[in-house]
Formats: sequence, structure tokens, C-alpha cells
Amino acid sequence: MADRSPKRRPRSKKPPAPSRAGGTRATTSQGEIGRDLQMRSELLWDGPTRPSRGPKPALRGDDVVQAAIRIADSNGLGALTMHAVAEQLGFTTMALYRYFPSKEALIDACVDAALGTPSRRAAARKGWRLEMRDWAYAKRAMLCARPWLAELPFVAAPHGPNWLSWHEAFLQTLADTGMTPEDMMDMLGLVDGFVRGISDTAISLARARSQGVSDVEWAKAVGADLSRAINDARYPVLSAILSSASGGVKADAPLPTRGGRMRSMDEHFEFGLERVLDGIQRYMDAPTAR
Amino acid sequence: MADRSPKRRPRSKKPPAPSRAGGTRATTSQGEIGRDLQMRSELLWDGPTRPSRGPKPALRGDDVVQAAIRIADSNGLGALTMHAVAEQLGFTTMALYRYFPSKEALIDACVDAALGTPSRRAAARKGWRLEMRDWAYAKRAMLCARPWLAELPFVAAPHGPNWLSWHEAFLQTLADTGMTPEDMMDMLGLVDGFVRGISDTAISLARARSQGVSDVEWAKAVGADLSRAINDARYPVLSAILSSASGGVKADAPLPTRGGRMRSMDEHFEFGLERVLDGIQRYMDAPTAR
DNA sequence: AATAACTGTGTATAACATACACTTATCTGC
DNA sequence: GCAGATAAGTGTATGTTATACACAGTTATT
Repeated sequence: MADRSPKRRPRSKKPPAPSRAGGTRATTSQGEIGRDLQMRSELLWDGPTRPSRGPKPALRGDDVVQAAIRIADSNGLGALTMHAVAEQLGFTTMALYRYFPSKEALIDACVDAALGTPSRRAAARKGWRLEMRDWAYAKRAMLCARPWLAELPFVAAPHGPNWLSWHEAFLQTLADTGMTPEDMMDMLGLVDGFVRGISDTAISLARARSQGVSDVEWAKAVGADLSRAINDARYPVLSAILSSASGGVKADAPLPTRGGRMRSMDEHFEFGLERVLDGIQRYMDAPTAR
Repeated sequence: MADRSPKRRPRSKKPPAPSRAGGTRATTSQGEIGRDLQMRSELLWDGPTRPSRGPKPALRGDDVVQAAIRIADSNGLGALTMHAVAEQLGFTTMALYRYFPSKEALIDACVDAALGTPSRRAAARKGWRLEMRDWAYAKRAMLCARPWLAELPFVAAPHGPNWLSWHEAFLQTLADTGMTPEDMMDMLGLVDGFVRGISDTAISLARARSQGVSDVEWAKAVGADLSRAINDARYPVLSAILSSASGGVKADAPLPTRGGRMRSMDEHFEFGLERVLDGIQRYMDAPTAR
């Protein structure tokens, strides 16, 4: 309060902010993570509370978000600058600050908007296992569709409405299994963790594609690293796998979609997911534990 | 070749590079991901090929890396600027470019160095399950010890020697199980994906700690988001879990280490990991599949 | 010694995020 | 229907960054 008069705010030491500029929000520079996150969270959940004194804004916050997402979608996070967004909308860079107090806040909003909500799928009750499987595939697809999401430190962002909607959808999967709340949350962490963790490669490929890199080119780059292990004494097992690998893997494209031998990325995901679901099933079948 | 004479390099259009500055390397700006990654990879694997004409360098590349890591460790990625590193070493900013062609290359090196190598643990053969468990815990601990690693888009980095050494250690776990190479790689993806994915929260806490944020403060910030779901019609199940949760979870600190009810983060990890290992075990016991 | 090939330094520049002051439009209370 | 009060967009300025470029001092090779 009493911060309205123009020209104010000593802002103590902070110059134009440590300017952690660039593509991604790095650490929150100083140790005010708590406060900071809370403020960002409020911005995400509580709309901007339009006052009714001055002229009405020419845009809605969502217009800004959509423009920003468009840019990130087509050119990656690196291209997402305040200037670029403003230009896209036909406004000055500074105009955006009437809608979001910082680039970080805008990105928070973009993330939540980009996450979207898992399609209700008519709540088709097919049993937790199949539903969970659908959920996992949907989440993976969503992540691959917006590869730039993975360029952000996930945890650093506040969890907005859509973020929670994914959680909700997952939990509904278990709603009628009689599982304890604690177990349900653990299951969520398990499956969600697995999906996010294992999707890195697929996301990387998706990003390469969206930047105009051919699959072959990408595979070559990624494969090159792995192939260094071959004949390196430090990696006996890995080396053996890569060189033998039932049928001879081409040094390039070890995981990628080779029709040849090594399993495709999707098969890789499918395999892991089935193991995870097996593990869950086992737990549900024999609730002796704990 | 023939790129040695001073003053050269038209560099066609590239100004000082699209300057994707800031804390994290965002997308590689343009669509030259393939080439770019390859060059970065070479830098990582093949040392810098010291010529022997001029004065000998005052530093080794590793000194630079260590200085950079020190900064990232104590102040986060945001504090890792070329200037800060140079200062730490008592040199000019530009001196660093004699050791690494770009900040990105330096970070690549830092990442690999920070990953380290999993302790050989005397290769104690206790059976794949226990060994795998150790591996998972070790990897998680490593990630938490260097929370800034998670601020980087993992896949974007080339896989250096240490990165592969983690893979190797995992695979050795399965070396005498008679598993096919394909299955072994799938297992790696499964466990590694799970560990990285689920560790996000623990890493976030670790980062908060290293920035001087108290656990309570952090938990409050994270919990605030979740607690918004309570009594929100959009999240019936989540809401029920959060409010009921056998014993009444304090709205703040839902996952964190509450002695109260909800399981601690470590229990959460343990739980998920056991499910994953169960799933793997089941697969190994009944190799009918595929 | 002469020189080529380096090393570290100083300076310059472009991209960014964002502070601040200003002009103009719009609503509210009289 | 008018006088403020207040907000929206703009223009300009600043500090931070990465990094290009040219130069001065060094050293192994000729």
C-alpha cells in the first residue's frame, strides 16, 4: 500500500534485476525462493483483478500467453523474448508488463496453458491399468508436442490449474480401487516420474524436428556419443551391448526409430511402462507390504 | 582449416550470436542442432589438443570447470556467468574463451564433471536387484547434491564420459543375468527415467536449501499450490486426498518430510523404486513376454 | 635471431529484461 | 456533464551478458 505515486520504490540494491535473462529462468538468483514462488503462484491462480478506472486493456492476458506459446512452439524457448511476443501482438515490449509483471510470470502462465487438460476420454472406465496407461501415453504425447516445456526446470514452476488437472486425472484412475490416499499419491509420483524421466529422448527428438533437424541428423548426433563407448575399456558392458546387440546396431541411431534392430523409442517407452504397471499390479494384488 | 590467421571469419550473418545468454542454454536458436551437438560432443571427449607454439596456458580446462562448478554449487546456475568464473580464477572474462569456445561448451564440461562416476562400491555382487537399488539411490543422491544440473535441459547436453559411466555401472548390474542387450537397454531407460523423473521434488528442495531457503518456507510455497485444489470442484479426488489423507495433512508440506502423516519424499522414492524393481523382477521371472 | 602460433587483455557491441517518466484514454463521484 | 484519479501504451535509458576483434607479450621452431 502507499506505493502508488509514480517514482517510488528504492528497490534497495536490485539493479534491473540480476537479469537471469536468456531462454530459461535459472535459479531465482537470491534466496527468496519462497516468497517469489508464492507470488508467482498467486498470479497463476487468481486472475489479474481488473480495476475499473483507466482505459480498458487492448488485450487479455491470455492473448499474450497464446502469442508466447506460438513463438515457443515454432522457434523454441530461445526465441521467446518479450520483444518477440510484443511484436507478434503489434505492441511495444513494455506493454506486456501491464499484463505480466515479469517474463518469468509470463512463462509460468505459458507452461500451465501449454500443459492443457488431459482429454476426459468420456471417463471411460476400463480399469485402472488401462486408464493409467492411457494417461501415461497422453502425458508423453503432450510433452512431445511442446518440447520447449522440457527446457524449463519443471519443479521451479508453480503448479497451476492445468498442472493439477493432470494429477486429478491420474488419481481418478485409482478412485475406486480402495487404495489409501498415501498409496495413491505414491503411485502418481511413480508413474508421472517415470513418464517425464523416460520421455527426455523423445522430447529431444521432437525438439530437433520442430527446429527443422532431420531425424537422421539428430540420430547421428545422439548416436555419436554412445558409439564412443565402443572399444573403450571403461565401458565393457555398454561396449559389448552396442557392438553386439543382436544384429549389429548401426553406431548411429542406437535408440531412435531404426527399423533395424534396437527397439524404437516408443517400444522402449511401452516396455518400461508395462514394467511399472506390473509393479503396481503386484502391489495391489498382494497388499501385504507396509 | 586455414582459419588461423587473426582477423578472419566473416561469420556471414551471425551477430554476436543470437545471445541465448542467461542461465540456461535454450534451444540452439537456429536449426543447426545436429552440427552443433556434434561439435560439443567432440569438445567433451577429445581433449583440447595443446599445440606447442605460444606461451603455455596458465590454467587447465579443468581449473575453469572446477571454478564454474564451485559457483553453480554455491549460488546456482543463475550465478554462473563467464565473468564470475573468470573472477574466481583471477583472469579476464575473455581469457576463458581460450579454454572453451562458448559458455555452452563450458557448461557441457561442467555437467559431465559434476555427474562424476558412481562409486565402484567394490563391485560387490549382491544380485541385480540390490545393486540396481544402490545405483538408483546413488544417482538420486548425485542429482540432489548438484541441484543445478536439473536446471539444464538434460537431453540437450552431449553425453560425456561420466554420463556413460553411469550407464555402464547400471548395465553391469545386469551383466550376468543373461538378459538380452535390448532388454538391458530398456531396463536402463526404465530405472534411469524413473529416478530422474521422480527426483524433481527432492532436487527442488535441495536447491532451495542451497539457496538458504528453509525447509519450512519451501514446503509452504510448494504446498500452497496443492492446497488450492482443496474444495475446488475441478479436483474432486485430489481434493479428497489432500483434505482427508488419513490423519489430516497440513495444507502446507504435502509431500515433504512431515513427521505427521503423508510419507516423506524419501519414502515416496523408496516406494516407487520397489514397484519398479518388482516390475523388473516379474519380467525376469516369467520371460514369456516378447 | 626471426617468426609463427599462442596466451591473456581491453574494448566494443548486440540482445535482453526491465525501470521510469510521459501522454492519453476512461471511469467515478459530484 | 465535469474534474480528477487512475490505468494503458509508448519511448527511452540502464545494467547484465555473451562474445567478437584487435593488440601486446611469449615461446618453440626455423
